[in-house]
Amino acid sequence: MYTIGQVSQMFNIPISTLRYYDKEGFFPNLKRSSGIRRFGEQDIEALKVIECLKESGLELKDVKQFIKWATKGSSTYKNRKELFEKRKIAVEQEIRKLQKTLNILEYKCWYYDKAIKDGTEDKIYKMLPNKLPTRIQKLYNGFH
Amino acid sequence: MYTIGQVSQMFNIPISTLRYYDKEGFFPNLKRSSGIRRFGEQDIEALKVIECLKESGLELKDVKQFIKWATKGSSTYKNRKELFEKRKIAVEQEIRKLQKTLNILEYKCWYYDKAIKDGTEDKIYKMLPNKLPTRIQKLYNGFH
DNA sequence: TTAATACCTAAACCTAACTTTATGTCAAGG
DNA sequence: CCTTGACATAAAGTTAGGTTTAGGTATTAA
Repeated sequence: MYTIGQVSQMFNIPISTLRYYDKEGFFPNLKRSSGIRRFGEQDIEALKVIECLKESGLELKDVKQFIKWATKGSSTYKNRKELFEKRKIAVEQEIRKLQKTLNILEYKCWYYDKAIKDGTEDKIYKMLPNKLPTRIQKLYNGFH
Repeated sequence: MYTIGQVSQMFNIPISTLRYYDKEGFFPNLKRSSGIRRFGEQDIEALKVIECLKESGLELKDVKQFIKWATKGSSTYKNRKELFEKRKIAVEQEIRKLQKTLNILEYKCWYYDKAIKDGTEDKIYKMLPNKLPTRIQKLYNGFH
């Protein structure tokens, strides 16, 4: 059995966060002795699950839902799978978005590199898009 | 010269957002006639810049800083380049993080797929990590 | 004349996941 | 006896980027 301070140290999670998780109902079996929280095996396991699912980008409300399902046993495998499947699709989407963002940023870096070398943006402004270096043409989104 | 409603339609941006941008000082030269905002070329250009920089994942405060630099001319090319360079590194980092997340999610999907097929998690729980399918071993982060 | 539209403002509200603050209890050590 | 430290609570504050609300003005159409 651990106190909140010990758990905080073990997992490197602020005490305030642990109390917050508790208030949100993530430790349904947490014991207390004279008002003080005592974290047992079950609570530590719950915390590990929270940490792991947060790693996979789930929101706390989804983590909560997952825990509910997990305690219901094998009848909820499908629900849990769907939760992760949905999240997977969303993450793939996010990655594609960020890769587009990266293209724009690479263009911007090229642009200002050239502006610094030339001492002016005018040359780039006057340049027709099809005269841009091939690598850069692909990144160009229509804006300087 | 356009009214706020026209600009809202042209760019498909809520009126409330345009007013918010104005309040935040993104249209330093915005004119008014009898209290009503009149968006001119300059303001439309400013809006395009905001949209483009938001595309590249910059926060509004950085957009604001960028605009300040841009109005100062060629002496700030280096600052602007650094801004994008920093953001680029951060985005690359974010992508790497999301790819790790994706690994975890792929593991989870495999896990529940198998649990659904087997009707139980017990088999997977008893399986030693080195007995996992090769593709899955790479995704395993130590948690089920 | 009154109803609909389009505009205006200031201020409150929203979300998520915490963190901070103010206040209080309780046990151990000097 | 008093102070320090670890624990407790409820409620307010934080962040960004808006959105919503409540109330007001001004023009136009039926």
